[in-house]
Amino acid sequence: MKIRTRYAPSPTGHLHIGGARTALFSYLLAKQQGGDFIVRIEDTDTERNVPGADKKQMDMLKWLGIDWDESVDVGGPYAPYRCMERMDIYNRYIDQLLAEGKAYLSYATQEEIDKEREEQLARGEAPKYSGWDRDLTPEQRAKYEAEGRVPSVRFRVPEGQVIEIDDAIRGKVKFETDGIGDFVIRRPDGRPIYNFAVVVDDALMKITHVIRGEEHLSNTPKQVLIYQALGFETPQFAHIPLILNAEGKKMSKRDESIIQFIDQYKDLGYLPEAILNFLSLLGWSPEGEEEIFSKDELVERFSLERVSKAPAIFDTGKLKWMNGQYIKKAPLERIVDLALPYLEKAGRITLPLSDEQRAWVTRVIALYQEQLEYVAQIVELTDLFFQEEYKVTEEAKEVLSAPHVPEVLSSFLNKLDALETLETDALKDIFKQVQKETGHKGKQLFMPVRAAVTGVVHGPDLRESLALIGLETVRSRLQQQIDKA
RNA sequence: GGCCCGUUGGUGAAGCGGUUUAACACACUAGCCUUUCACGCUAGCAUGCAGGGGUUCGAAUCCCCUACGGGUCACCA
Repeated sequence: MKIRTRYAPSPTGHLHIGGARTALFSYLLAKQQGGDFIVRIEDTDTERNVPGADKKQMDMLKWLGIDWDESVDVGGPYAPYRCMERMDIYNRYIDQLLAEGKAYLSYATQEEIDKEREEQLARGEAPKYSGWDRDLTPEQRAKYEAEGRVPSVRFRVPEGQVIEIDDAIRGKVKFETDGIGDFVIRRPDGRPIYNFAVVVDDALMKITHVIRGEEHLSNTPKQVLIYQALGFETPQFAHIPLILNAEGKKMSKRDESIIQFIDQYKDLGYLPEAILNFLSLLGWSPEGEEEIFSKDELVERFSLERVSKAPAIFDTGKLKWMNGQYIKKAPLERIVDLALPYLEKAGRITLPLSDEQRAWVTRVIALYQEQLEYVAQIVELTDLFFQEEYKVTEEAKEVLSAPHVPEVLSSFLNKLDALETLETDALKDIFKQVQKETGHKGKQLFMPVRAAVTGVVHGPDLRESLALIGLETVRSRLQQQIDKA
């Protein structure tokens, strides 16, 4: 049988790292087995829906390299793929449950439900819907209707049963139905509740593997009950561990210790391959010793068997490191394309660039490619190449205060007289000449020039830096430091 | 509170009863490379697998209890 997996986000916000990872695992499993991956939009909570959020989330999925075989945009044999467009389908099955007595009209008001719940809690009992209106007489119903109450539909949970779930990751997990109260499957206004809609959708869409976060494990017995009531075959469940922050706590939406949304990573200049790779390691571990994998390699290696039961901790430092690995390996031109917008936004450059300008910027960026963790860092890193006024740090001043410095600087400046432009190769000879002339070499030779021209004692390759700063500026800064001495 | 799930170093995480002297990676420390920074390379970094019992010739690996952490009990998904 062909494997079919799905990712079913609710369009209430941005694509979260947890959602992206669930989508990724589902995608990997399907692709590995030559199956289909479906994206379905779970939009029954209309109050929380954010217009356009589904499109944005799907765009981010695509950006990560996760594409789908069926969904709202490309259609498919089981369309529609948006819950709110499937109302007729849900109602058909709800009518069936109602007719069979497996569900009932519940007239309880929100106030009554809340009150019951509070009382149970106060008594130290487990909150559970009592089912007091399970078996109303036609007269009682008529009375409530006359009061203007509009009923919801509740699922009649059978008593004394044990539901056993055979989870691909957690093994056999048992739940007693006595711990589950009759739960709402359709709101008074007709919209279905998640637990009902997923079951109908997954069953009808022939989903074979339901992969989702562990927070859904406790929901599963309810869903299994619905599968059984409707005569559907249950899929293989796989509950993947939660993603926790560095303190081992669940991430709240407001948790600022971690960047939680995929588009934020995109905005900072993270590479999608790196994010995908990092996400794959959240709760899953490969068999060998490497951990840098392309999407194709992940498709090949992924397995549910190697998904951990323990929660995964989101290690920001490791993500940065991994992204840096991908930046180092990426073609320079790609990094340049990514970096340009940050430089423009910072007012460093104006787009579009002339060929000459682009060539220069490319060389500047090249200097930092190997140390970038994410592309937005390029602005701070390249600071010294865009400053008209330059500051000389204390460390640099100390270097410049050495007695041999004026001699080295003057000698170096003299060698520049004959030049029209400053080229990296030519500088090699110039340094040699200065060395010969002054007798200073190594650190004694390079540091004064670096400190004088850049104002700092650390930085990328000196010759290339000088060439990029340009003859004019180099001359004036050398002169400036010689005059001070 | 009931029901479920989890617990290996500074961090992520391998490990599925016997060459485990507990992989590998991140971080950190030291050294090498280098004018410097970064990159890269080399080395170091858990006498112990939450604690306590048990099973076994043998346990991080199986069982039980305790502690701690988490999930869930919605007309949210």
